[in-house]
Amino acid sequence: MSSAINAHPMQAPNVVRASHVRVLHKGQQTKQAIIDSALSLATQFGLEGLSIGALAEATHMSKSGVFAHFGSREELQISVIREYFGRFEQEVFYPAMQEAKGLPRVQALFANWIKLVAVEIDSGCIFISGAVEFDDRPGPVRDALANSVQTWLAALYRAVVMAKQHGHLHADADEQQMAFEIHGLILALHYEARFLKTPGSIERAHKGFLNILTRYGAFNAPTDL
Amino acid sequence: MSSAINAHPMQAPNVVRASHVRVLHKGQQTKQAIIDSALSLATQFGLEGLSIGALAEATHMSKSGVFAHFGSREELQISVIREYFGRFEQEVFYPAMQEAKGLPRVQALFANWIKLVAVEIDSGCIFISGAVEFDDRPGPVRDALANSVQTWLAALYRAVVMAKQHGHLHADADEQQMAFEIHGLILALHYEARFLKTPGSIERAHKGFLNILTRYGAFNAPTDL
DNA sequence: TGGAAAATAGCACGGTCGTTCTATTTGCTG
DNA sequence: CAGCAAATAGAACGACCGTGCTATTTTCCA
Repeated sequence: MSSAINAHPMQAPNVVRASHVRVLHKGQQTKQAIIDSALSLATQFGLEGLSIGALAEATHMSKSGVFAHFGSREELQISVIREYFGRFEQEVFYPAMQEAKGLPRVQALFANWIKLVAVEIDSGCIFISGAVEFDDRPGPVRDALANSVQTWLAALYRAVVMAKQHGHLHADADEQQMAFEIHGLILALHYEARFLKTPGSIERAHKGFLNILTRYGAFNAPTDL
Repeated sequence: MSSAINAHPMQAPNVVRASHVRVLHKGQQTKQAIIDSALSLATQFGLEGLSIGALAEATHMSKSGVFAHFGSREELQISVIREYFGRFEQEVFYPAMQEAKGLPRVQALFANWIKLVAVEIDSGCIFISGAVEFDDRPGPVRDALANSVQTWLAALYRAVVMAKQHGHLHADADEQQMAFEIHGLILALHYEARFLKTPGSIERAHKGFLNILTRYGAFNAPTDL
């Protein structure tokens, strides 16, 4: 029931993933298949663009057959968010946790993040598209989405705090500020590469990250601690 | 037919604005009223969330009465984009053009931009929400939106280039890179303030801008030229 | 292997959507 | 003021939406 890997949970509710493969009955299998398909639809057309009819067609099922697994469209959307969060954990968070605390881990988090967004230039990112779809629409879907994003940003923030604690950053570095600026780079990358199709955006995001590290003292001798 | 103020056109098609007020017949008046209402609906619910039925109700008209002014929903959406672009020009671009070329103008552009986005924390920004709605949806609406944004970003870029030419920035400053990072700050502000409701985001965006200016040498003695 | 339970299909409902067609009303001008 | 044109309304269309209800099929276990 808890987050997938107990060593370093990103600290948010997560769904049971396919462990002990044959324990799942038929229903759970097809439900997972539906969620997979729903996620790929949602990344392309947004969570609001995800319709049960289209999903039924994509999975070669009837509308009601799909619907029965979730009970409501909102629950379907929430399932998609949970699935995306889990994949985000697997591809971005956990691998970076293998790096040493401090600057290496911060760098790994950003590198993995940017790697994921680079792939999503073609497919879309639910954390970004969902934010503008639900920024004015209260409810459980918005809550699930905001919680997921907050959990991830908090994890990034913690890594920055540790980098400063290890003397890898200036002693007066503002960790919230640094996380904010990093977030901006990712958003600019997604915007300019995916929407405007500006070439060279990935390199600019990387360059911007180096600028931020420099600004916060990552490439000077550790000043204290 | 061309952009509102001939002194410094932002270089994109724009709509005739209310000049010679009484030249407009009744139809043009109500059309403008419809567009105004449509813009406020679109900022809140997105360009895709803008429906003719809701718009008719908001303007106390019949659906067909509204529809007749545009001929299609796409044309309505494009009209909204043009209207937003015009307001963006008025509130962000033109006032900053009164500042001296170079760093002062760049600072004014950013200050006005952030001032607008600060207001839009409550209402929403079409340039941002529209980007994720239409990043995968080709067509005239996407084209109009992308053109508007490109025009604005190009104007920002030109201001940065001039700042460097005037020796207000390091001689080796990468103007595209700087514009990219500034764009990121605005996007992070919109995301964190509007969606996550993180307090202090406006201050962080301002602080981030100062960091960028420092990084690109705005606060050193002009090195050359 | 039979029979309960779970999974899926089929169909219909009320609602909203963009759009079209045809009246009716309004505004402008000769 | 008449009359024409522009502006607006009204009703209907086909399509898609989420959801509920009732069969039918499939799966699993005693």
